[in-house]
Amino acid sequence: MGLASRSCVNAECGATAAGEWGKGWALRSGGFANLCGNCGMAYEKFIFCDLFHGKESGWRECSSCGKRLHCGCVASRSLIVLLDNGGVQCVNCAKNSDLNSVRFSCILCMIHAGRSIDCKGQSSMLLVHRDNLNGSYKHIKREEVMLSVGDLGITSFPDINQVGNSSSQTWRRDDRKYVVTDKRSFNPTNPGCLGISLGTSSNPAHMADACDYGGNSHLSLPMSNLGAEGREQTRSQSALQQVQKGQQVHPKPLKSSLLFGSETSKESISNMRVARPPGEGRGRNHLLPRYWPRITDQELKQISGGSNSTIVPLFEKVLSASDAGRIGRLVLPKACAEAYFPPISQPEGLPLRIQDSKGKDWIFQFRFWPNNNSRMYVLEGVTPCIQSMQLQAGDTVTFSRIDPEGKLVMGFRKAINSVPLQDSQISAIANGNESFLSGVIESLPIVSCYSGLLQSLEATACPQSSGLPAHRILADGVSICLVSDNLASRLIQGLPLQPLLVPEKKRSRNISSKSKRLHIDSEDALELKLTWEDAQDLLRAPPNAIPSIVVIEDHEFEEYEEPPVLGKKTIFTIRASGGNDQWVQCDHCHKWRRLPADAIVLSKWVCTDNAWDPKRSSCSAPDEMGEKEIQNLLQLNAELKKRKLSTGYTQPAEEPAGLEALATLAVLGNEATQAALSVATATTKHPRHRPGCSCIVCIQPPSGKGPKHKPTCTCNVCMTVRRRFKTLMMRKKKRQSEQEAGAHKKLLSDKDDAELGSSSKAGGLPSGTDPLEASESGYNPVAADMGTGQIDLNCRPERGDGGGDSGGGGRAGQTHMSMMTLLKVANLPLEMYLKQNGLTSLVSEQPASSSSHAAVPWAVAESEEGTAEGGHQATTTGRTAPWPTKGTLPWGPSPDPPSSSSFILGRLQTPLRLQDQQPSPNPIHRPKPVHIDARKKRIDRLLSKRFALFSFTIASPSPSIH
DNA sequence: CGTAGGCATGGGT
DNA sequence: GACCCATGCCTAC
Repeated sequence: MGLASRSCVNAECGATAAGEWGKGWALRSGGFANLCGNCGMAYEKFIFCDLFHGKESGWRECSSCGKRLHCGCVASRSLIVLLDNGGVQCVNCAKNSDLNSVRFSCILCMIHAGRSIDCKGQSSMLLVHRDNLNGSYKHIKREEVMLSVGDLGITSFPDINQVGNSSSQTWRRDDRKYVVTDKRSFNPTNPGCLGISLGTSSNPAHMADACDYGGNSHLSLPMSNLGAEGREQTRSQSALQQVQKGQQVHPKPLKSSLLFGSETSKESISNMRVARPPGEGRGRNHLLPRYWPRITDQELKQISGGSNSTIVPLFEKVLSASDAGRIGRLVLPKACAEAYFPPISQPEGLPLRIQDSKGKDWIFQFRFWPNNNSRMYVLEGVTPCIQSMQLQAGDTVTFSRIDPEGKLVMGFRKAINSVPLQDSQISAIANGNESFLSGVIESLPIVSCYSGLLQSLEATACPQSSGLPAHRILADGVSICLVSDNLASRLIQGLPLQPLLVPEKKRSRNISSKSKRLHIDSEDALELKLTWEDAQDLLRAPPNAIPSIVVIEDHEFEEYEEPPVLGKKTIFTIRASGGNDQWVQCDHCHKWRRLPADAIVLSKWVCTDNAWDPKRSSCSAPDEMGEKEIQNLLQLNAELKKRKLSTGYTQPAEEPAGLEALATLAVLGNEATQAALSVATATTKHPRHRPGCSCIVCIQPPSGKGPKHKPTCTCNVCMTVRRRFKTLMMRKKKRQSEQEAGAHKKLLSDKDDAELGSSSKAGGLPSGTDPLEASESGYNPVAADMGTGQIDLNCRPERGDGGGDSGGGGRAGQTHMSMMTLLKVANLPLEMYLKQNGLTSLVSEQPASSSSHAAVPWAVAESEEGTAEGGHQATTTGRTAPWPTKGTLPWGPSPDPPSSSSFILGRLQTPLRLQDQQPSPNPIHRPKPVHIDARKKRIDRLLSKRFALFSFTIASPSPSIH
């Protein structure tokens, strides 16, 4: 504690010292007086009441000379010297006085070492304090108590002259019983007990600790039970910040009657959640306020179980994900561990018996890990206890001590609103249930991690009421992935969606910033799959969003400035003619309306939003489908979904397509059966042709049987191809300019990539190189294919197919592909493509556990279409859902080939604002250099840990073509 | 391959 | 810049 410099009161000495313990002034053992470091003369009594400086109450006057003296705080030069005989000496007149003749204003100033103050004859003016340590009673003057509690901002202390009972420890007012006691005699079982702690311990060490507490005068009063909350609540924000910064604060004796005053006199204190300055302990002065126990008297009572033991709240901690996780390690705040738990010198630590609130004893291993020349303390083996208390991340555990036994007890406090969400609630989110969403929104904290999704949800659920720009979601670099993950994890884990009770910053610190790292392990992930998939079905690219493309580890990501929006569940069907439709239900009339397959449907959709069909842009318009058809559709759709889920996301490729076709049939009736069947059959054989998908490949008739397109054709396919081509060229130009700027950098980068992949990269093409870009460096898949009469519409840089013809032969000048060529290739059936490229199976060379099994050409094509359309569509099977397919993971930057568009909802290691990912280009020939095994392993681990969450099989057909 | 233990890392304060 | 601590990550089992 930094004390003001002062001089020894011994005139002969006159030494001036800095006033720090051990630096001129010593704490006299056995007492509370300071000793001059020079002459050893006892100086003042201690004193931390400088908070009362300058206030009337901070002065006392000598009964002899009448001079008003300072209360005796250290900063003061005017002191009363407490004499050994119990008297005091005025440093002004040097006259000795009887202790009681001095009007003390500060309770602390009158604490006399090891001595009880005789109160006889003055009982009406005194409150009784019983020192539990020695059983003595100390009568404390009312105004002194007032001053003490004045530290809490309390000035309206009840008039004990009217209601007090000096012969007792307690007194009453307004039918409430008050007890003046220190924390050692605090008895939580005493109803209405206020537990006023006056810091009147006769334990020098105790008081020394108190003196030393943080150097904060306001904290130096060890009024552990009457708390900081009162102070914090009545203190200005700036003062609070000062407190948090450990700066000295001179609290104003606020008029608050928070605890005692009339306004709240009817209100029991026992339920107040107060942050109690920590109890005594080694180094407790360093405890951060966040660890201060905010235990209520009620909880203390619960812990004490009705016994007469004294409960000393020690500290508390909000459980992190890892604390509450299955590892069973509860990280203890270092300062807390060192202050309140037994000292340990070996990392192995020692077993610690801790009682839970139910009275059950647990034995944890209290140990530490060396960490950066420091220690990290943990309690091991807490899982059973945590589970028994049904605690989750975000809940709080409190540690207290039962005195005098010194037994440790562990209480807990569930986070507010910590009611695990039911499946239905989670589904409600996934389904965009407005009322539920708004509930969620209300309960969501406005913190960075949630705000984005919050706004997104809000904007989607209640677009008309959303006043917040959704793009703020990314304002601080927190990605969609993060946001989604956070919400998802909390939903899944049943974590509380913190209400707006705590200041944002605090919540952010305690929950959100940490929850960024909330971990979902595999089991949770499984659970999440079922629900989050639903949610993913609903995500749509923001309308008119123009993504920028980033390539990471050969995977392309489209980075959107805007977050995805939640869409509405729709059902896709195929018309007999081969066209695709999308069916959406009006929120008002509940009629199903047919929309174009590529229409983006927001979560709230009504008939009047039907811009595509004016005839049915009103709820009064009749249904297009008959009731029976609708029911069939819904039933089959549900069945499809059910089967899909039950197959664990790895269902055979045929299933969804087949079922969907069935659904289509059901809708379209017998008339269309034949045609639809053919589609379904074809789809089964050709995974790239998927009903509902409007990608460049899937929108065509399968097997290349469709009509040939003229150069001037404006059909969907041709238009898409044109857009695609245009996009390619634009990107190429952009890239060229970028390349010229950073040729050197890229050289290094390519070198690195080449090192990673060169060993088996047939064409020696740097990973992720754009085909067009590659053409300039000697590789042009288009040209290569043209050489054999085909073009790879899904041309990917790393194709490096078995023919090895994609090697570095100069093919400059062939970078431009004609529209007709594109169309031609687009019409090529996949089998032909494979055959012509010497491939017989897409899976034959691909490990079953490959992290890129979905990276089949059709998927690429689909993604590219997504880009071209600038949006996404979701089917009820999620097969064209805009997010990564299983097993793709961004990893390290690399050049930038053409794009795809799909949102990533997984967690990224780095907060990249990447929401788009493309399947790895042609995984068949993807090199597997030995020296990147570790990297791959890491990727796989990440995949299993993270993307498992979202790794449902988007592209339902597994790449199996036989 | 999964899990647990122990240390390392890095964001936050 | 130092420290804390949540969690990553490696290794052994």
